[in-house]
Amino acid sequence: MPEGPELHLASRFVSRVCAGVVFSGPVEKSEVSKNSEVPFTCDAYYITATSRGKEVRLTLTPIEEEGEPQARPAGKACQPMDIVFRFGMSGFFRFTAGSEMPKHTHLRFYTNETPQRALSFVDVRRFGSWEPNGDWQTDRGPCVMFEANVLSDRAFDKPICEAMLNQKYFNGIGNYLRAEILYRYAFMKARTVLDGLLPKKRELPEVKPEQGQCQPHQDSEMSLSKKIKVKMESPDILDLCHSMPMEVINMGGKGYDPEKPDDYSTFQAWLQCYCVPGMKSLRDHNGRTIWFQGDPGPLAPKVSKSPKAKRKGKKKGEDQTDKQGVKGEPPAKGIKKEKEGAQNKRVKSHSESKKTKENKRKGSRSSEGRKKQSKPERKGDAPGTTVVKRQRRRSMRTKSEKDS
DNA sequence: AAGTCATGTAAACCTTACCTGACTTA
Repeated sequence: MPEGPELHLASRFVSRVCAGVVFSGPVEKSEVSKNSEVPFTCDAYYITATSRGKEVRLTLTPIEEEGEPQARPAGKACQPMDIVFRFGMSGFFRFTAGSEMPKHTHLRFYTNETPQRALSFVDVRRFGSWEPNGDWQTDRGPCVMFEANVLSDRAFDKPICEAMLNQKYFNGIGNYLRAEILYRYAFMKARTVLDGLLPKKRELPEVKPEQGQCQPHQDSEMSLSKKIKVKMESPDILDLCHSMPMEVINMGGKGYDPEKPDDYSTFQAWLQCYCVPGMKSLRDHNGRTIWFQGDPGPLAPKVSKSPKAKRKGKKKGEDQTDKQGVKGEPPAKGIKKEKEGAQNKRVKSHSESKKTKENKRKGSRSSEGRKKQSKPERKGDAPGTTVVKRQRRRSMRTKSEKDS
């Protein structure tokens, strides 16, 4: 689950397990990885790590012998090296016995002990990457957790929910943090509205509706313009972009612990919106699922006309546009809502691409297709829960159960 | 067996592709 907090926890993990441990020899890369080889070899070196947003930097530091730099066989001194990692969707570090090779390991650092141990970069989906002699990516903004963030107006050229995944402005925010931040932001704004009406604001009860209850965002009246540009809103969002990931970090490693990947229960309990039954979801224009409660209001994304998943072997004429609607509602209503924007002007479509128009002509995105893919709610689920949500949660649960 | 989804992002698009694995559906 690599978002900012997980990257930071990974850097802490590496620094902790590698403290005082002497590594030796070349860095080993899997054959299948398309990332570059790490041209570093040294008889004795230390590994430390730091993080910034969604990047982790390993520093390989040759150990000096009696104050002298180590000489390599060619006579050239070993030089320190930084390697900057991005974790993609599934990257993490493991520290294991050298004889134990975690599946999907793509980069390994061996200790000079007997028996050997190894630090491994594991990445099932291989979307992660590393850069030898690399530095923090220049087009990424300051770390939302540990650096001051000053947003330019351009960050608000798009709906905030889309801007939040832009690492140029919010380095470290990913999809689950987006959901949790926007969810809490909505209540923060609700609180603000009530504070203005009531004299004893400190005695206000926590504004929190019952699970599954759909509440419109209270700031929808304040900002119905097409884009959120209200500067005074940004401090709220900025605060949450810092405090939410810090909460995950401060879970004591229970949110995401490379040593205990089987215990997600604390983290799952922390989630109030992401993949939570009763919450609704939409696709943003990048095909990412955005989770929210009730009417998405001014926080809504532009809705993708062409969801990310145009999978291989997809049958012609098969529709995928159901995912664009508000899940958990009858599909016709969702689509109508999306097309007409009756209740929600921000849930709007992109202008159709040529390909989309072509597909429509071919009948590949007919409304019939949408109807066929709609799923009824199941008994026992909170209102608005869809099959997709059930699947996802089951998947998370099953994974933790299985791993344990 | 086929389809769908997933905590990300580069490249060239305004989406698509890159990947694997778990799960559901037919």
